[in-house]
Amino acid sequence: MNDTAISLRLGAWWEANARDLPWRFGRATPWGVLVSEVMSQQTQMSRVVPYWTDWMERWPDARALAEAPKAEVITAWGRLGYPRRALRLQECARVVAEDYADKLPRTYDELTALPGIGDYTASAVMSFAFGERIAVIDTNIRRVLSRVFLGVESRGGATSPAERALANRMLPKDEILGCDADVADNAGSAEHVVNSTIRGGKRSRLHRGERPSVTWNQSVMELGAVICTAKSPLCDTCPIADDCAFLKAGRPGLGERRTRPRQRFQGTDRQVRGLVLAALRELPAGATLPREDADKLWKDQIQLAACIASLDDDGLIEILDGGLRLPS
DNA sequence: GTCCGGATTT
DNA sequence: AAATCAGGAC
Repeated sequence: MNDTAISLRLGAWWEANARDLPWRFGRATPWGVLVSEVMSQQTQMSRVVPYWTDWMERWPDARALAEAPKAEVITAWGRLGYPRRALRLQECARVVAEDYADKLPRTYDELTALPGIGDYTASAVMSFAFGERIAVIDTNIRRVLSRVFLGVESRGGATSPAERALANRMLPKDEILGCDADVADNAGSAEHVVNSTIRGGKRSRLHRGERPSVTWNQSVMELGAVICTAKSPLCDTCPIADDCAFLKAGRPGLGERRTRPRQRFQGTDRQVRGLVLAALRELPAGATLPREDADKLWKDQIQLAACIASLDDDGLIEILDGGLRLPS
């Protein structure tokens, strides 16, 4: 089975089985796609959906987010985790609004230069929002490509040059499926989907009109998320099981730990920081948490003080004479 | 390589 | 209790 056949089979599976996430299928602006990707960093999609929906209704574009009070942004981030993502997203919004006239730049280099946007998110926006041909590499794609084409589990840590080369080698060429230039130029843009829906009537809302590289990225990532999972891959229902080197090899080392054991959460600074921030989010808007109340949040006053200082360093809180509050 | 949240699953 | 999750900054 050649590579083109695999991508076609995966694409068909994608079209029939893709989760109906609200930022997919051309329903979101490029900015909305970027927001969904930042929220999804190290966070399950099912948890992201309600946050994203409320967020985009409240701040539909970069300029709106840029002008929001920082305390509101932190509070709206709620319990998504890694609240520094919220601050970086707002910083990103400021840059987009001021330096790019509220229009997300369309090159990888400009995107990775934005706060909170690294290799994965920049590539994902280029592919999913702009329809450009670029290899997207996340934990799902690393796991799937390594299993299917190398027959082994991917190792943890930073993406290796070999993994990057594999992702680039397997990324379908856009001319293979006869994508015409007009479609290719507009693939992925919300405007294109709206227009083609009006013109096309019963036209599929899924991957038709997307470049093969975009469908490939989407379908490989989706396969890793729902079928080719880390611990218990559902090989019985996998659309490319017949082509999988990992399955042929007897799934050697299935679910083998890919990275060092995670730091336990209980008792860590992350837990303490989370407690402090949660207490501040509970307050009425603009209110201050009195020092004596803050001191009760954690027994170890040394650790608590260090965490309050680090939250201040991050710009997530403000330290006043009488207590703490979310930054204005 | 380490730190940074918190929900969910096993 | 431990692992996992559409990572990024340092």
